[in-house]
Amino acid sequence: MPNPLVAKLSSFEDLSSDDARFIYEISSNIHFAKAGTDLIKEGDRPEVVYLLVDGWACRYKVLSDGRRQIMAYLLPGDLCDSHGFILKEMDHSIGLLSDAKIARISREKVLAAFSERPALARALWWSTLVDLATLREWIVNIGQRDAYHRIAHMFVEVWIRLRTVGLTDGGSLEMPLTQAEVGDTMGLTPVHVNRVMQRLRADGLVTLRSGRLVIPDIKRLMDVTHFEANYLHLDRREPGT
Amino acid sequence: MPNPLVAKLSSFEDLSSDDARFIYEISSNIHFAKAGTDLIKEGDRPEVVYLLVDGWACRYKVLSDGRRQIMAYLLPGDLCDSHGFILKEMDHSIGLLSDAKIARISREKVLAAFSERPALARALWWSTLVDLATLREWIVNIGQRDAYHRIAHMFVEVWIRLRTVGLTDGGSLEMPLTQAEVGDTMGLTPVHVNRVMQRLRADGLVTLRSGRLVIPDIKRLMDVTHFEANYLHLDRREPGT
DNA sequence: CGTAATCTTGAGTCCAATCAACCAATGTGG
DNA sequence: CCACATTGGTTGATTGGACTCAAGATTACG
Repeated sequence: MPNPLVAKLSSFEDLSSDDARFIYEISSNIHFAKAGTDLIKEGDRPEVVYLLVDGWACRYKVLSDGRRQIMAYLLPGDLCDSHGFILKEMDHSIGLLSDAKIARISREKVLAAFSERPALARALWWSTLVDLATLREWIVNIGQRDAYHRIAHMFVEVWIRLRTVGLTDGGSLEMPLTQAEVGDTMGLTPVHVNRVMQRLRADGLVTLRSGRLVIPDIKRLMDVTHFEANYLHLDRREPGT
Repeated sequence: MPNPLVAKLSSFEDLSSDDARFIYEISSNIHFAKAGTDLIKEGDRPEVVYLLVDGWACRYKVLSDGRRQIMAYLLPGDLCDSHGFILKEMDHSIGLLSDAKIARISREKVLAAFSERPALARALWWSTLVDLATLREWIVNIGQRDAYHRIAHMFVEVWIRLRTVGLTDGGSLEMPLTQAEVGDTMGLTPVHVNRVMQRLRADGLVTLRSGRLVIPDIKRLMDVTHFEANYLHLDRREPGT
């Protein structure tokens, strides 16, 4: 049974088989949770770290007038706040966008990984820095691109991220999002998302139907969005650094 | 001479006088740089870490069509990529918004801080996590709020951040930004920023003139923006954790 | 003091929001 | 097994916030 966290970290660092085994072991405490429930709520002080093994989750905030903004998608292999215990309380919530399989990891295990396994520590650092870079790119996306390119850009990012954990099938992937959820992510209304999706479909770029996204020509989609993958930092470092 | 990094980290962790002295020492290698120059460019692989001692900088990206998005402000006490050397190359640039005073810190010094000074390591972790939280809040800001509240919200954030490093004078602070730069930050055109600034001024909320922002009534401004400061994580943790 | 940068104003346009239905699929219970 | 409710997707008409273009007023500064 492949472990998505191992797959993800391996894209950056060659993990020893011992490190890989360590990850397998700490992610064996599996739970299941239903779509629509919250893994963590704003104001919580979580005592454990969650690893998303299967399914989709998101970080989000709800404003006083009820509007919601999703700030990040969590995909298989993603950790929820591997250092959350440094802060006093959560400043946002983490909700499940689909039924999900989750591993609970104790704080001690995470600290052990950081202090006793340099390769893992480096890889977890890398993961945090990629999260930072991804948030910055989302700001660019929402701040500068129109709805059409904004949504298309997000689709490319998700495709790349899922591919690194082996969850794409050519240009096809599971995406359990409603158009309303896409809207909450991109700062758009569901109605407008709908119209844009129709244009993307008509242009032969993507179709999203019953939880599956199909990208007939990923190269063309990347051209349309001027996608620069550098912010995902998937290229290995040079040796010796 | 107060050190803004010490001030910033002290807001989270009680630093020993020895830790404080260590920061003083590693930030003694001071340089001066002119407004408009880049500290780091996209594609660079920086070998040192920069500490902004005085002045303003920003993280930004330029799109293929020339539009620019600023994703973060760097204020006195902020470090540029204290772990940048984990990644292969910069995915964005850091430019100076004002003349600035900068300390260059070698990679070794930073690593030493992480490995030999637990309190400092924790404080630097905290700083990174606050950067993450701030990026998330900017996504909410740009994604959900209209221009008026968006700009006002950003002003409150800057006021709080500068206050923690002792650089506010009541409701007044130095803000060396043009309206065009505010626009690049908030995903707005300079023309629209101008009109919004006039409304903010007319409403008695803020005035920005010749590099100085004046907030007559910070409480009222926070009410208007529904400002929730939790994402800045300025409250001390409970003891014993 | 003159030039460039910044700020300001006005008119017209457009992208996306709003409001309000309607349709299609799904699923559930009687 | 079908009536009906719910959710998600679609459509149309209208409104509005922000952009564009273009020019003029101010301010900063060498």
